[in-house]
Amino acid sequence: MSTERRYDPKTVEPKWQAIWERERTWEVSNDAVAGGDSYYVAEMLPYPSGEPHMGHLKNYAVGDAVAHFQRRMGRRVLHPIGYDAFGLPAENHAIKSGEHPRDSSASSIAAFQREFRSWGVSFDWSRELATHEPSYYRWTQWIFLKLYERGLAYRSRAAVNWCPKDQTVLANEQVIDGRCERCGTLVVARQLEQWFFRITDYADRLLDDLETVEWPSHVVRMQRNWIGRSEGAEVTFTAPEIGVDYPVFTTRPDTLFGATFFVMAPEHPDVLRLAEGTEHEEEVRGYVNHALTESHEDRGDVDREKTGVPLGRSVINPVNGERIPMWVADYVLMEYGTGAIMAVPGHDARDYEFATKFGLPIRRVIQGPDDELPYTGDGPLLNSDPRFDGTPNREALEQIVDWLDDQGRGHRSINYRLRDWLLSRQRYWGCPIPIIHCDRCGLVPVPEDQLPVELPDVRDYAPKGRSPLAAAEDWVNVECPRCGGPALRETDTMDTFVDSSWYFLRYCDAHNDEAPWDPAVLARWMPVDQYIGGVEHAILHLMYARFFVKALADMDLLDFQEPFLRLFTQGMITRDGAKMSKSKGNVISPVGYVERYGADTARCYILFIGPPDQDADWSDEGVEGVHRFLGRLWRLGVDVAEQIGEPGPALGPLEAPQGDDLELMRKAHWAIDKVTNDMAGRFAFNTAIAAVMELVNECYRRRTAVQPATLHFATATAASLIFPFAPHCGAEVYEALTGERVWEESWPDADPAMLERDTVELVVQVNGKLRDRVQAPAAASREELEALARTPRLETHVDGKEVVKVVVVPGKLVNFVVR
RNA sequence: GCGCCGAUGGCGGAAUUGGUAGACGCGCCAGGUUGAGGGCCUGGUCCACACUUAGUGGGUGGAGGUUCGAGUCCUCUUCGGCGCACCA
Repeated sequence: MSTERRYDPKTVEPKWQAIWERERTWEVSNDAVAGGDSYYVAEMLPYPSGEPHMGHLKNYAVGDAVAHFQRRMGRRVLHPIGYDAFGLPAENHAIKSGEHPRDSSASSIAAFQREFRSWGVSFDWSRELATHEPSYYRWTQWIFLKLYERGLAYRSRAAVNWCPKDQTVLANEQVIDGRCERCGTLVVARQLEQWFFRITDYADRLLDDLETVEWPSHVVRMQRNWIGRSEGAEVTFTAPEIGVDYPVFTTRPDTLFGATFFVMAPEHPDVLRLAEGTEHEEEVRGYVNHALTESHEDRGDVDREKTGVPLGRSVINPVNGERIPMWVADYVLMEYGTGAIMAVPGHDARDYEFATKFGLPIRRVIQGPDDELPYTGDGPLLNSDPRFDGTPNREALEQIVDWLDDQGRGHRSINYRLRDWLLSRQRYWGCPIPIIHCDRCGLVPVPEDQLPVELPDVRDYAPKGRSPLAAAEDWVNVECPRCGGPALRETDTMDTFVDSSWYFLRYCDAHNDEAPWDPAVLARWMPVDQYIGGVEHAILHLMYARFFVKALADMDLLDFQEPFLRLFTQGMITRDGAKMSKSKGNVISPVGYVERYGADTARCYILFIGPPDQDADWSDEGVEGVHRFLGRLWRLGVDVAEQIGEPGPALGPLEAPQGDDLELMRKAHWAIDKVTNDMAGRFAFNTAIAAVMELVNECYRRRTAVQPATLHFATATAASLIFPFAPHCGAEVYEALTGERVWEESWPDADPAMLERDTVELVVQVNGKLRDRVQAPAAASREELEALARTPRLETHVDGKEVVKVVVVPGKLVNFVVR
């Protein structure tokens, strides 16, 4: 074959990319959409570091297929792109290399832009944004101030991860097994003034509204677990001689009569005071001090043995007046509930372990199926109070709480695992918090007209135990906007999750200088119809974005409650069965494959490799196979174009097709139907691409037997169907055959008449085993089918045995049950 | 420990509602084209037995069960992956 007959993506792909760029094909306006038929598809904002990896390729291959499909289904599609540029990796890179994070981010973003263009992704580039640009973070700060005004942003002392060597606060994700990710030093807890968002106020709504979104069930479950709503009661234990009441939270008030001791967290502010003057004072002090130096990871280890010391005091159990000893132990967490618990060793595994170790009494108060303790199941009460003994525990629970409530000793209560969002970072490369500290006025918000508070240029941004911004004295020292007196800027910056909690809103109205968005424009696009990203963001990013949307809706800045209607979480691309990593030396990047085979091959392959929500292993041989397929389609296109002469509408044969023509027409309509269903109903891109392969194979097999018009239609259909996955090749072949631009064509409709056959293959079974196949009229009645199924071969299998039952499944099979 | 997901040829995977297991691709085998190789085109390829044709038996991690019929539903179990992990 001559050279011009070789599929050459290096000429095909730039050609179409240039057209799309020149004509701004994928840009959409914010004008009112007729019929409201708009569609918003977004991939999760990429963090620009180095150059894009295989995960990005997969992300955009999926998103672009959806975007193209929806466009051709007649929707106006918003498909934007941006960069999550602030953040720790860029800053750490800067510390190591000496390159300013602004510069390294810029070169990374340039690399991403270059790659995305070479992939031919149909982004609306006019809405491109990056979270580190003042024109963007101006509004991040504006939203922060709105949250502050509403009391949803507040300052409070909190324990943070502190690396004593690097003299810096670390984000949770920088703490690996209790050690600093950079220097390996054990991280300690340190109490610092921090900024928080009051996300816990939204716990119930974040939980309840999960029912309104179409998300993968495991992501919904992870969010539920993260919020961790527990229903129970708060019960007050009294310590009359010290004159203090201690409420505890319990989900099992039915076991109150089994409480034999009381435990406080080492961080509980009263612990040292309680032990003071008792024989245990020294021991308690030692225990508490030791607990405070221990890493969170060590303390959280369930496998380690329980420790604790007595406080030398006691409290009174409100249900029976019993005096029970107080202890301090690190298995009780200060952050959850009230930082103190009632211990019921008979019915709680942790309390049981503790009681066994320290010889504390264990009392059974719920009847179980056997004598084993601890017993955490249900059953009637015993050893409690005559009023409750014998009552099933679930019922008794309600009665006990009612009784406590009447007595003023307790009430129903709900606790959440979810904590408020700690958003401040003592770091340089982030969005400045727009607050001024004035000795006279306290915390003063930066006035709106002074936004953005721009991140100053700082030469030394290495962390030193306070934010690097503190060193920029000209920047830090300001006049108080309220009193005009000397004041200081807040020097902490925001967690990058803040930046990425609202970018999907900004895309809608990316160039608005008056406001973060026009609510009318937002209403046109939001919520996002299809959001696509990695499952690693299943909790934090998605939870934070949902919180932002709810809070903004409460301020009437939005009129919807959930940002992402449908969520798709893609699986990882592995290499040799393992996650790609530099240390394993198995990293492959998209660049080389795009260079060698073209973007269409790389994109198609990554979708063809398997179901996109599952992990998939990259194989070079597999890439070759997909490349071969696109080459086959391309060559077929060239040949057919030559055969038909002038490009024109691919109408298929004028008269009712027969024989090979009919079969190929049927295959084409079958493929249309298959690809449409695979795209619309589920994200089964792998089987959709397989269907187009089948169509192309059928074209080759029948090419010499069919009329040119039939082959023209079938080939053009294949090009049209492959377009969402291989846009350049699809556009090229389609144009060669029809002279038209495939993206301007509406998605093809399968002709129902072509999907049905007048005869079907009828399967003949005996006792469920396949014995014969016969052709049968599709419209045949059950009786006719049964008669047709009585073939000579069937008779040899029945062979005089008694037919006790005949199961007829019209259009499918006849099963003879014999004995 | 608790929760979830998964296990199908030599390999990646298909089988959307219980109804012909193995689509499509890789790999392999054969034929054609070619000076040769590559490329391309066509056919074959779950396993075993049998083999001109035809066929017979087995088969979806394992063991049971429900059903006329199970990769699919139920119970138990093994292995792998993920999430949470002292949350009272």
